[in-house]
Amino acid sequence: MPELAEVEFFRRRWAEAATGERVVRVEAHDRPRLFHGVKPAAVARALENKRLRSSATAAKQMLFRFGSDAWLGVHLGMSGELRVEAPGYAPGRHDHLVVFTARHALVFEDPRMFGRIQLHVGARAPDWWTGIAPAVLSPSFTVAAVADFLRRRGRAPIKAVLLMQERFPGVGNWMADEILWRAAIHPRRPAGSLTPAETRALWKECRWVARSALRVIAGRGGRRPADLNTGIPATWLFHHRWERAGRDPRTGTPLRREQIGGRTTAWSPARQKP
DNA sequence: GTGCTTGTTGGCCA
DNA sequence: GTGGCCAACAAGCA
Repeated sequence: MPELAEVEFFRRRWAEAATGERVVRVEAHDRPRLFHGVKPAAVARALENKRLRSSATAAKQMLFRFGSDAWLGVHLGMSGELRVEAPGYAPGRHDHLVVFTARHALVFEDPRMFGRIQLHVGARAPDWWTGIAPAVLSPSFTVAAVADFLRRRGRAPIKAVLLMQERFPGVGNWMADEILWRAAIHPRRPAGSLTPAETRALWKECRWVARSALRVIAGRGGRRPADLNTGIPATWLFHHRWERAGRDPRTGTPLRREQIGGRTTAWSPARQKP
């Protein structure tokens, strides 16, 4: 589920509830798939008795700093969520990591287990974190950098290229479709075939969608995830792309859906020509 | 039962 | 070495 703005939404839930609070206990399922290179018991040992000091989001990753030296990396995969429960909470089947403070239970839930938990102990943030590509909203995300990347990935469909985290960190399936629809670019166009004007439009819409999604999704406080996307206006492709017989909210014409770049892709043939 | 699903990775091939 | 494609991972839902 989670892309850039949803990830930020989930980070804020934990952060707003428990920043400054001390960890009293950690419960973790033994799921090697989720806990990359670390035993759940080691995570517990590293976090216990430390305060949640700060946190940050980059691409689809989150990093929570406990005390001065324990860093918890969280990736939500397809079906992961972060929740906040009461301190007496009894973890359910899919609650693979629960961090208890005196006042809260911070829950990592992931039914499909495509997510990832990482632990790093040290004075500085881990390499995998500092190596994440510069954000779409950062100054180094320039038209020139995008153009260069499209040239190198010239033969791949632009839809597949937008999903590459090394250049478009945080962009996932729905954001990619939204960006292409706004830029009026057909998802199957080879990345190298975009004109300079189209490349600029793509760059601009990447930034617009990222900024707007952060505003309407992440800026919603600790509401239920079911309400997560209700802040997105009906004028976005977002609300129509999975509808049976969905229609382009601008033209009223039918949308199409096909597998492109291995992912189901929705686009508006009236706006996005091959 | 069937056929999907807002993600990532590794293996294969050109 | 580089780039592109695809299956696999697992659970739930219609």
